[in-house]
Amino acid sequence: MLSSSRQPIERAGPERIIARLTRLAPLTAPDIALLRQLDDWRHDPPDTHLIREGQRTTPRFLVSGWAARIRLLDDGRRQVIGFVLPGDGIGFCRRPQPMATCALVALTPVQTLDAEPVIEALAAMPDHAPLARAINIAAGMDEAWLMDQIVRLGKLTAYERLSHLILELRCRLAAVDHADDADGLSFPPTQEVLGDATGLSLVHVNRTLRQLREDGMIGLRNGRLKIHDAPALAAISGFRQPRPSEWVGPEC
Amino acid sequence: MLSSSRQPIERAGPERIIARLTRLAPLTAPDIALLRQLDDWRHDPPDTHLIREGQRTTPRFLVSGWAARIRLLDDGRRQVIGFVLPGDGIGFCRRPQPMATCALVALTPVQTLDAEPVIEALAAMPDHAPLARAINIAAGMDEAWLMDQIVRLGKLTAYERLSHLILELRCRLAAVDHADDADGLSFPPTQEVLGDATGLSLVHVNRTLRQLREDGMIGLRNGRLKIHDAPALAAISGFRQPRPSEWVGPEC
DNA sequence: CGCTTCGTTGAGCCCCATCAAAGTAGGTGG
DNA sequence: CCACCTACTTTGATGGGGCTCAACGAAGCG
Repeated sequence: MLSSSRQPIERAGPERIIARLTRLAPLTAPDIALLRQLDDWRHDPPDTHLIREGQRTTPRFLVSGWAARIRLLDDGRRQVIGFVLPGDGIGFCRRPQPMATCALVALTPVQTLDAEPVIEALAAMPDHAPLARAINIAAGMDEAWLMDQIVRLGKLTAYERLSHLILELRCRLAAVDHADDADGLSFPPTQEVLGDATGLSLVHVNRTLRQLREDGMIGLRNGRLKIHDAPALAAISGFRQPRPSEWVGPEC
Repeated sequence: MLSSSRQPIERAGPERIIARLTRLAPLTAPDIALLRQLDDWRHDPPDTHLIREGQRTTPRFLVSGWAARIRLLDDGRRQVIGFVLPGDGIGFCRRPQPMATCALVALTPVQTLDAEPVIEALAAMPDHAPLARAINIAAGMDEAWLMDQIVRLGKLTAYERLSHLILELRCRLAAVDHADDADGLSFPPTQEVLGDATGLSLVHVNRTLRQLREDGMIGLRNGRLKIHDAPALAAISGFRQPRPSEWVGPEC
């Protein structure tokens, strides 16, 4: 098992997708109608390989649950390229025969929604300009998160890496209204997954998280994360909100 | 200085761009005519910041020389996100107001060519389908190289990282006819740059390169690299050619 | 109530960072 | 043509951050 499955399956419709995209570029009525018409759902349990490397992809939205883009090495080592969170697109790509450049694994039970009609509509008629714009901005943000991942792995210490990653995830979850309230926020990845994401060993992830806890930065128990001192975490890790202010909602 | 500038400035026209793209998707006569009409050149010396982070970008081709996409940390630390080689696109982006997600620095004298007319032509008329396809494939490859960079930094040892990076660069250079012949190939990055790219210290890059040399894997002197045992390097580092065979030319 | 998965903690060590200094090669000006 | 400077490369010594091995605790589940 890659992840604990103690989170309840969360019910959500395309409204979350709409909420997120409209924050990136205000959608028009036809855009929203188009998104509401989507109805090809899939539900997959944790550890499902949603996409395999080199396989053809088809565009979908992740509506609820967490997934991870991973690359497998010959000897079984595994690198998490990045996390895919509710509201994110999967396999959006303008190439005619899109091949997955990495695998996608469900970390929790996930709900996904076929987005093929959206892509077709965008290709066919240009009167969905705001929607196209929102999707393009989201793609740009994804690329920026990839670069953040490179900086984490290349230049940050263990303590900084985890601080930085936690802030990224909080920021991205806030953009889909998973604010971290009094209860904290749902944080499903296991320490093994965090290790594969940060290039650290499971053991060292554990020690570093304990350190963050003892320093009063975070609280983490039973898959719930509470961020106590975000400014300190940002100062430690150098995390900055994505720069172009147009990319993000106010609460990021 | 980030780089030695001992390489002669190499003269090349759009033919290199055409050669590369036509290998990705056979271009048609109008495609080629369009590329040959490009004539807005720029020549920049080493260490020029071709793009700054957060700045608006305009699409260009890198025709000759090497550049690096970098991210700067507050404390002056620097991470090389990836290398930009002859034939690569710069700032190709379908967003309406593309902002650079990282800076771009020239490692050698570079020649670039404005690609705005290409983007406009693709947007205006769909009869440049092969060209659009080639550019999309190139973009997909760029994303795949980013993931390779993540795997290098996250999961490989110093010895493996340098082996892997060297093979990637050879592969990409081969795609623009910079084969490594008897003389080896031009390899301008300094050990400092290699360190910033691989997440290693300058000193350790030096030691690891010596190791590779002593093991008979490579020869590297005065900015020329000779790869003696590519299969061994591939076995060590797990490097694989980009998987979809359609992505690459035969000599990659 | 045993099994499985995840989290936690300790001991030892190695890879690689850091500090320091010397060697080499190109470029420039007297 | 030599002296000097700068940028890059090379090598040594030392220490620390993080890995590995090992084992135990905790929690969910059938």
